[in-house]
Amino acid sequence: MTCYEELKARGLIAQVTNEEEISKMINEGKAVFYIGFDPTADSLHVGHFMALCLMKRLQMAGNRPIALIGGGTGMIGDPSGRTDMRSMMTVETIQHNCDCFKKQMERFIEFGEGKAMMINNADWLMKLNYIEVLRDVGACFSVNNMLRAKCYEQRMEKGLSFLEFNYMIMQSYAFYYLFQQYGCNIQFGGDDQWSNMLGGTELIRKKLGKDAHAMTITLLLNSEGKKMGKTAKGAVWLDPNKTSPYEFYQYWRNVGDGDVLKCLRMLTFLPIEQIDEMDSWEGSQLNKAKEILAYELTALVHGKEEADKAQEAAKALFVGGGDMSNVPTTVLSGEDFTDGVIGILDLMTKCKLAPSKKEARRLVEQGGVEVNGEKVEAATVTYPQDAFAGDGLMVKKGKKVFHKVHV
RNA sequence: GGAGGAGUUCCCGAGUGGCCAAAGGGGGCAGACUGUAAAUCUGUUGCGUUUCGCUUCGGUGGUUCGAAUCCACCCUCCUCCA
Repeated sequence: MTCYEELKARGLIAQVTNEEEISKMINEGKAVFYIGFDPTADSLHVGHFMALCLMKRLQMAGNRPIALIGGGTGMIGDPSGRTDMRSMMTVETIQHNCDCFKKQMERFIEFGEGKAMMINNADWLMKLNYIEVLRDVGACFSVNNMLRAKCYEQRMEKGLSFLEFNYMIMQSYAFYYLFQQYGCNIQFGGDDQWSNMLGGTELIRKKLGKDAHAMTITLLLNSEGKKMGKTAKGAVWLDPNKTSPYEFYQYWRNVGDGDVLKCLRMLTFLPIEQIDEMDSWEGSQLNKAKEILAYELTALVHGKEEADKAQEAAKALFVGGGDMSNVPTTVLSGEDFTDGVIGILDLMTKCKLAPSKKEARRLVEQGGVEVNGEKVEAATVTYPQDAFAGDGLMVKKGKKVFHKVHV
């Protein structure tokens, strides 16, 4: 199976400008491609991870990746598919985020001489002269066409600032620049980037009379059509300090039945034949597939060791027995006790199992809290300090949230 | 610049002097059922030392015994005109 066929079989490809040429270039290892990452947060998330995987796959097939960090475009903020304007970030924040991105990317992709390149578009975008850009590049864009782009659709109702309107031009310019400087001939990106990416290929055609290509990656949506990698609390981050390996593992362990196979195909490096075999699995057998998914992804993102730990912890908690040492834990100090005891409500807020005592009380009253396997019957229950000695106590909120506490 | 309209709790959205910690929906959380899934049903969803108290309806002042609701000024957003 060729590289392009595999991408297709995994369902990674959403749109392409010219399938024939792109597949030829990729399969022959002749592509110099870039993917842009705007530093909107201090960690990459699952969406970025897909892009990194794609880079890796293509790199393995002999193509040259460029990871473009959007230090310059991040100053503007991409309005594509958004209903509100992004809050403007300070220069310091952007720089900090860029640094964080860089560190995380280095774990996935090999950079260096003859390997992948990492470039920050701030290097040239920040130096641009307004009038020059307007005359040089601005003349190539039709406002009429831009306004028709569907990435602005939602914003045409609520309002689109001139600042954000320029995002497409900056991104297009970046492609134009990379094409000239590095011979970059393909741009990859999320499916929401399609309009911006076409802007780049158009610009290259108009300015240089040459062809460049664009290909978008399918957005990872669940069976309800919502973006995956998001929880009520926010994104699932790749940074272990923002989303612990255990939480990360649990997120994938809990995906819906209808989404497991898709996730395996799109996110893991398991051979596609092996995944196809799992396609026939049904019902509770899918739990096995979810375990594989969770393990594989955790191993890719956090390393094998962390994946083992997360799996071990999950088994210990849900199946029973096993090693409890990797379960999320809070350590209490003497100050947390009054008169040598701590109440269940305080205990739960300390462990962040509940944001307020009120909420903790509700949970107890609704029968949603267990300590060491026994249901907590009243909100007034207290625990003496010495109960937390040694292995400590295991607090369970609801069915799936476990937390170990000791002194 | 001119004329109108809007800002309510996590989100959408009702409420136009006391009956308002504020309808309804979404989302979240918990319970039941299950497979650590989905669907469904039930409860819950500002905070606290909980028959009570405190803080909250864009901001700041004011009127009133009493304000999300009335008045003044300010801020933000939208629509139409220029």
